Amino acid sequence: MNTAVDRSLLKSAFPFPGCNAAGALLPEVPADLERCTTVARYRQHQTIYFEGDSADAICQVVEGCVMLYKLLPDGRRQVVELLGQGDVFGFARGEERDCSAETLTDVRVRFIDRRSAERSCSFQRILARRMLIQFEAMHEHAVLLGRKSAMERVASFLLRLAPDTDQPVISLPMTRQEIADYLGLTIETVSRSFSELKRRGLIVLEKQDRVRITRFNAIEDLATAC
Amino acid sequence: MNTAVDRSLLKSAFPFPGCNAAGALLPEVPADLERCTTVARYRQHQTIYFEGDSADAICQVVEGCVMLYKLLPDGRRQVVELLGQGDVFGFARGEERDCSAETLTDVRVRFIDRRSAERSCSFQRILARRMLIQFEAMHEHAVLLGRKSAMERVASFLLRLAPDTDQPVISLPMTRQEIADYLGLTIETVSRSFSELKRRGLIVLEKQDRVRITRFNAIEDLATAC
DNA sequence: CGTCGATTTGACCTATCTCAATGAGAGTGG
DNA sequence: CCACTCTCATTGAGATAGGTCAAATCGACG
Repeated sequence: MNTAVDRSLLKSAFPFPGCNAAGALLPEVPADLERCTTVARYRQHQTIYFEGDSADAICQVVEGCVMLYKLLPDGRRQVVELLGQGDVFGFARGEERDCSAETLTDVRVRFIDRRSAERSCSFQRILARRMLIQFEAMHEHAVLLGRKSAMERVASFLLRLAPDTDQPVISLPMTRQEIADYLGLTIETVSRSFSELKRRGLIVLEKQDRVRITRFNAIEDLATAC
Repeated sequence: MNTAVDRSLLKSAFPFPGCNAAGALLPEVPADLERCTTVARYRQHQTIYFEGDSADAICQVVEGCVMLYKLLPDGRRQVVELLGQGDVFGFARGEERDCSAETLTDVRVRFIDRRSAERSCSFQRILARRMLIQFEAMHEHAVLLGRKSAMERVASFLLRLAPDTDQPVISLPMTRQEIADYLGLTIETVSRSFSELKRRGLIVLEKQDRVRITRFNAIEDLATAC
C-alpha cells in the first residue's frame, strides 16, 4: 500500500481539499505500525475530539480537511491550524488534547495508538518531518494574526488556498464564520473584505463558496509576502 | 553527562531565563549524536541566524532565552516563538530557515548536524517530543494573537513568565518593543497596559525590567484562561 | 412559494494605533 | 560629582481600522 517513503515531503499543512487530489497519494505509515492503526470516516462539520478529551491516539488526515480550534470561556473561538492530506494532529504533551478537532469536509482519519507510535522509530521520523511543515505554517499564521490588516489576512488566505496561478478557482471548504475564526476577524469584516476585492475586480464570487481569482498579482501585492 | 532521558518532559517552550535554573538541568542529546554536536555561546541581543540562511544544523537552547521572529517587507515584525532551556529550533522544511533567531539573554546553543540528526532514531524521538510542547505553546499564542484584547495579552504574558504564585517577581528578558512584537501590539499599548495594571495595584514595576505580581488572581482573571 | 440559516450591507462606536512630546536610567567624559 | 547624551519607556491627543448591532438580501430546500 505504502510504496514510497518520501511522500512525507509533499507540501501540506495545506487545507484545500482538492490540492493533492490529482495524484490521489495516500499518506505514509510504516509497515510496523500498520496493525496499530484504524481509519475512520467523518462527514463534514463533525467533531473528531474536544479539547480536554484524553489523548490516546495520534491522528493523520488521509483525505479531506480538518481544523483545530480553541475556545475561550466566553465563547470566542480561534482556529489554530488548518490541516489537509497527510498532516498529523492530536498528539499532546500531557494526557489531554489541547484543542478541539472538527472536519471541514468529509474526511478519512487514520488513528495510530500513541504508545505504539512512540515506540516506532520510523513513525517518529515521519512525525518529526510532518511537524516541520506545520511549524512553518503556524509561524506564518502568527505573522498574519499579529501583524496583518484585515485585507492582508484575507488576501493571504486566498493565496494559501489557491493551488496555482493557472488554477485560480477556489472552493472554500469553510463558512464565513470559520474563515473569520481562522483569520482572527469577525464574520462581517471577512465579508466586507471579499466584497471590496470583488468591487476592485480582483476576484469573482462564482458562488458563495467558490472564488475565482482574476488578478493574481494584485492579490499577491495585497497579501504582503505570503 | 546525560543520565536521565525523561528530561525531555520538563516543561518548556517557557522563555523565562531562571525558570529551570534551580535544577540546572542540561537538556538531553543521545550519546550517538554527541560527536556531531557543537555548543556555542552568544551574548544578549545577538542574531543566531537570519530568515533565508541555509539550514544545515538543528539548534537546541542549552541555557538562556531565544526568540524567533519574521519580518514583513515594510519592517513590521512578529515574534513567533519564545524559547527557553531545552527547546529546539532551526529545523526547516526546505533548505532555508523560515525565520530569524535572536538571543534575549546570554545563551548557550547546541548545534546538531541536520543529516546526522535525521539518521538518529533517539534524537528524532526527543525532537518529536519537544515539538509537542512547542506546538501547544504556539496554539496558545495563536489564540492570544487572534482573539485577546491588549489587556488580556499582557496579563497572559505575565502569567506565562511568572514561575509560580509563590515566585511573583519576573525579570523581563525583553524590551517593550520585543514584548509588543510578541504580543502583536505596539510598544505604546504595552506600556499603557503595564501602567494600567500598576494603577489598579495588580503589579509593581520594581525596575523597568522587573515586575512583581501583587494580585495573582486578578491577573489570572484578566488573562481569560491562560 | 415560504422558511431558515448564512451572508451582506449600513451606521455607529471604541480599542488600539499613530504621531509627538516628555521622562527616566545608564554610561561617558570633563 | 555633575552635566550630557543616548536609548528606552511613558504619556497625551487625535485618527482609524475593525468591532458591534441591526436590517436587508440571498440561496438552499421542502
